[in-house]
Amino acid sequence: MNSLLTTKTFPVRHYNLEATLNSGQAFRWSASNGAWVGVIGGHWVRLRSDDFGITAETAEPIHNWAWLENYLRLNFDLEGVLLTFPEDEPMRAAVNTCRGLRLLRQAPWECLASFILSSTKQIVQIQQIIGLLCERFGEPVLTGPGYGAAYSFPSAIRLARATEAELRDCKMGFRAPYLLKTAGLIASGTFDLTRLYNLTVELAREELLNLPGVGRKIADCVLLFAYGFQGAFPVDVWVMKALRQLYFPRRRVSIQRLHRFAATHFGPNAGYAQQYLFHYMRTKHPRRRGREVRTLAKQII
DNA sequence: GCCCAGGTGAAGC
DNA sequence: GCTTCACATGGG
Repeated sequence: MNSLLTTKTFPVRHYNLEATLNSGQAFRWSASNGAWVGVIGGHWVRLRSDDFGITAETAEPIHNWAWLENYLRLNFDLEGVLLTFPEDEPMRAAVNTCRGLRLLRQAPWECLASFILSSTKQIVQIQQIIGLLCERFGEPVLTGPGYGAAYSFPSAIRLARATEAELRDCKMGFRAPYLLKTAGLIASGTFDLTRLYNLTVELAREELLNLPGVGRKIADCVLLFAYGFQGAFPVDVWVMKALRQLYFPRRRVSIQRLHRFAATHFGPNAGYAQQYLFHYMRTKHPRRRGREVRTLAKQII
């Protein structure tokens, strides 16, 4: 479904749109001719960034842009957050490598479901799974001229009605029962996601940990990317690597100790610091290709 | 062929 | 309490 475009420019500085939309916090953005195309709630939107700010195009008239301003956190004081980071070399390097990286404010259900699907998957694969899920269970939304069909993220109610086999067909493998059960708890009203906004980060985390398929890491992602608890510090394999290599090089440090270090070292905006470290590791120290490494090892032998 | 990926839950000590 | 393992699927 296509329609005419509505355009609006938001004057905002120090906003690295590419890094923000492409840094593993949201999975529904794709690059298109120098712009980023995605769906927020029920809105298809195309975003472009230049010296004047961020320009948004939608496929329908918009009178209230709060949904977009809130999602992108356009009025957020990034400089104030950077000032709270620890003054050490790894943090400096991470921030300098990726100026303007932000955290989004996503809808809790989409964020929760997405990260349930994220476990031991690469980001491109998570994007693929979620793409299939939206195509098959989401609602079609109006798109801009020349763009193909696009879909909203499926509701918990819709996914709760799906079968495990249908979900597995979206290539999510063993994550299917987790998503199905969690969707059921939310669809039935047994678990209320909106209630978490009013809790402390510790209590909100405790609640999320009750959901099937949600452990500490995924809970922290949802607390950080959806609810805006900026002290939440998700530790995945990349952040673990960052902590080991950047803060404890050539030392044997237990996972427990790394967690304790993370909990005390990075301050009130630890989650923001975490995102910079995550992005820094992924862009500056990408995974070596196994074949090259093995070939090299053989040559040395 | 092999290792790894924004992990979790259950079973074993 | 901790450690180990299975769980699907695809990229490199």
